[in-house]
Amino acid sequence: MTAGHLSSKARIARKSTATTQRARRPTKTGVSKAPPWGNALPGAAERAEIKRGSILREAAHCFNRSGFHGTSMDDIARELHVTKASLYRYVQSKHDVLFAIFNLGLDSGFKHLESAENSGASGLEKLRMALRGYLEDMIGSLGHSVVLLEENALRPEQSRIIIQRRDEAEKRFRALVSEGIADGSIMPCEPKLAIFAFLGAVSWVPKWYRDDGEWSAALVAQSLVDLLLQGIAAPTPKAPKTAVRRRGNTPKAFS
Amino acid sequence: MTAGHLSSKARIARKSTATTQRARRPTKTGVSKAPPWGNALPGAAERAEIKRGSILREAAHCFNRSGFHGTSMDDIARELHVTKASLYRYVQSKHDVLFAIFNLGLDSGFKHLESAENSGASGLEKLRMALRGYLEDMIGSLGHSVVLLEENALRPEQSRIIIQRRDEAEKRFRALVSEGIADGSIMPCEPKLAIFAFLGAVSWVPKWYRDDGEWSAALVAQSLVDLLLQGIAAPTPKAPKTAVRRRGNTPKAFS
DNA sequence: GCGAAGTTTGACTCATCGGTAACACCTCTA
DNA sequence: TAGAGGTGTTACCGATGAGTCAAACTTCGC
Repeated sequence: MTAGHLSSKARIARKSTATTQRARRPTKTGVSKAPPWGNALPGAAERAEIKRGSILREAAHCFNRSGFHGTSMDDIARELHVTKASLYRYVQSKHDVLFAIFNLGLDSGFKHLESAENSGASGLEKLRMALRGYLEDMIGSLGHSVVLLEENALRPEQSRIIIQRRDEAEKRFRALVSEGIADGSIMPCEPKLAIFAFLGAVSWVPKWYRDDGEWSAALVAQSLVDLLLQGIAAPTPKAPKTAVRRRGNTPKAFS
Repeated sequence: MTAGHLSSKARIARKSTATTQRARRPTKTGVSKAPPWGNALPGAAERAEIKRGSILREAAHCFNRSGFHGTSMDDIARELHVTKASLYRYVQSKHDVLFAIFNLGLDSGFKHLESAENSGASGLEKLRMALRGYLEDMIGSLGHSVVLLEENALRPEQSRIIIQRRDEAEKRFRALVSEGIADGSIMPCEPKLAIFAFLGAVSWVPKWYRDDGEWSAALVAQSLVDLLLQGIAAPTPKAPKTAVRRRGNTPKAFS
């Protein structure tokens, strides 16, 4: 979560953290006066955060299936076996939900981008790490969020922030391609086009991936990214420095 | 709603074709009695067909930007400088529009699939032709339709038809991969995964492609597909049979 | 068990949207 | 120029959905 983009939204989240920190406040007297919020509220705040997470996860699932406008708050509530009204204790609005989901996905992207950039590997391998980590989160821990879709459904203010973050991420992905071309691990190509193609293929996965299918998230993430990167990897006349080069696109676990 | 809605929908389309065929009907007498519809109606029917096409094209554009549920009939009408009500002279319902757009995209896919299959080229080159043709239509003549998206917005009956056609198309794409593996033009890989990846990257293009950008539709289609297919193309120790192998992914026209 | 905090709910408001119908207009032919 | 067919429009209806609110219920320390 970047800057002040959740200033108004922050009401709920901020409250919970603040309360948590206040939990072990000093007792005024020697009497064993446990603070009234000492036990109750921290647990409550924690529960609330979990519930909010469930809402976001379920909403991501629904949005992914039927789109933002095609999903009603009642739909999400029904899936969680509560009523619509109770959702509004944990989220501020439907747009708030979408905005949070976008940010979750982008957070994941930046996380893997950063760890890749700091890895010291070649441009190609950095790109592999970043894409793979992002995709694995996308279809694993996150609820199949298609982050780059439906940005037009956001409020202008939120849209500005999301598009800016997304552009920043795309820029850093492209930079990895350029780095790879410079260090010889990637064939000369148009970084912009390559990244569009890769992010397209990656963003498409939640559309067809099934949790109960025969392929695990990790397997799909690895195989798909390897397959894509083969398209721009430089031929390897000499064995590359450290990275393992997989030959072929069918890792062991495929049927 | 499921049963009779097609028969009633057919009214508009059927009428126009029927009328067209009836235009040269035999005159009852020897008198030069030009049939009252002989000139007027064919022209009118033709105009109506053009207008319907405009609606579909504009709707595809809107759906692509804001999604099916995020686009109102008023939005489409406004874009065409008419009122919502007048749209309903040319389309039966909003779902009718979506269904028609899906079918337009699928028609294009099958068209290029067929001509590729009959080309006698290698599996790799057939795949290249099919993907490239499809993508070029997608961002060229068709209005940026993302055919594979929003299929849940369709009515059950229509959804059945579209998903069946889409599955058929995917099957034939995968068959091209298998053919390529068999004839040695494509490296061993999982055809299902490869096609998912390629169709994802291709379907994503309308999300970022701009008509007024620096890249032409033909250029994008060629470059993107070449880049993707490099990922599964077999290494070419000997010069390949007939097909031109482009080296690198940056055709002449790229900046 | 009491009371207070936190939580869920049913019942409501208001706006939007798909679709319809009656009417008005425009453009050709006779 | 009369009138007929096709075309577009204004005004409307019913349904759906986001979001609110006061009241009921649950939980938990005491």
